Amino acid sequence: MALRHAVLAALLDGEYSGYQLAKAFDVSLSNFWYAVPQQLYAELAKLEREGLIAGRQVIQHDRPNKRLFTVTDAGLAELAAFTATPSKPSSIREDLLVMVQAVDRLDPTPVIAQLEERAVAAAAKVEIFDRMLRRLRGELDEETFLREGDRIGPYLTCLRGRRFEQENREWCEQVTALLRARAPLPG
Amino acid sequence: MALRHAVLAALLDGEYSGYQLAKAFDVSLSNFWYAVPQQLYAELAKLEREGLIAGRQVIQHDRPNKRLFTVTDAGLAELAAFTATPSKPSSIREDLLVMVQAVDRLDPTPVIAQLEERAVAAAAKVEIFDRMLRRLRGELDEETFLREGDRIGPYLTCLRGRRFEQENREWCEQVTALLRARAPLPG
DNA sequence: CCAGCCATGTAACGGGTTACATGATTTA
DNA sequence: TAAATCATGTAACCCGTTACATGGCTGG
Repeated sequence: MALRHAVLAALLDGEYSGYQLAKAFDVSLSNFWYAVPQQLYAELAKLEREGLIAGRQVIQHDRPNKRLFTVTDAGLAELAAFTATPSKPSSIREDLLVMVQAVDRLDPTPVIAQLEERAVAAAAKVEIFDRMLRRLRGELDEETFLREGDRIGPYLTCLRGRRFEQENREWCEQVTALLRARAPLPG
Repeated sequence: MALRHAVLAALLDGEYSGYQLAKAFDVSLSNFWYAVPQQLYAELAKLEREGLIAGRQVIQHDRPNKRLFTVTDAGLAELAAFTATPSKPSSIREDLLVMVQAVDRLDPTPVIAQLEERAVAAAAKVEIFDRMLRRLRGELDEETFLREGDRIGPYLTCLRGRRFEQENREWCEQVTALLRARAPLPG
């Protein structure tokens, strides 16, 4: 099983509709999990059938009705059981790294282009994480928040995501500079 | 398509049998790709059918015969085409992060235990990467090797893997200390 | 003598991705 | 008036994981 626990963990922050969850999985959770809306709707239906979450209909007049979900006690128990089962390090599957692995037998030009794009994207993500971290800790400084805040889980995963993207950025920039220096482009 | 390019990139280092590849995918490539032997045998068969790799039988007397594979020109062309197609950042799926996301609504004890295990595993992996980096660059220092070495691809991906595991370790240790301080264990 | 390594697969299953489908409301 | 947002799904497909299967040689 896989996505189910990520969904349960996400729902701990409050009520969400499938659509809102999809947004969350596109930003805040995207550092360690990602899912397209279709997958989320399917998973929510499954979790509800199993009684791990409960949905309630919300009628709206200006836009389509929606269903909001919350984690049930059974859902919490499921999460507790999940933390008790040993987790394997996940296998990262990164196309860009495959390209770099092969780069010295190929024309580096397109790889360099992709590295530059990725560096920019990573920098943008770092800023997103920074904003989210500031929002999560409110007026408190980080140290105080981590010592006394009452919902530090999302903050901690955000910190990990931020580090990852920062490293990503630096690595992409380093490799770009290096490949440039080794194979100077014409013009 | 997915694994195919990782296999092609791995085969650039020389001839490999399915079994040897499986080893490689367990160590050197494991920072950005992972595959079990069964998957590799299937993928190698497919790549050979498509003419992207060529296999040759090697008869052995002390142990079972094996087939060694090399990338063909068509395979190189496939890799070149691959570098030209835009790559999306991969979705990381990390159970341990899901657990931390949920940790302040659950008993942190098992999560702390897992974080500690992971920190140790990450530290071990950093050392493996260090050894591999030393092996790859031979007697050269890093700067010289990166400027003049003729096969820097694997070195660069290794560097990324090392950074990742180092960050992983530091994060795990930080979170462990934090959760410990917030919820002191009895005894 | 048993565990582990070398060596290569088949088969079933589960989960994730892509494509397709619908339709109202708000913003540019 | 076109695009984006809100809102929810179905269906087909591909890929990856797990379980099962075989068999000889080497080292403790």
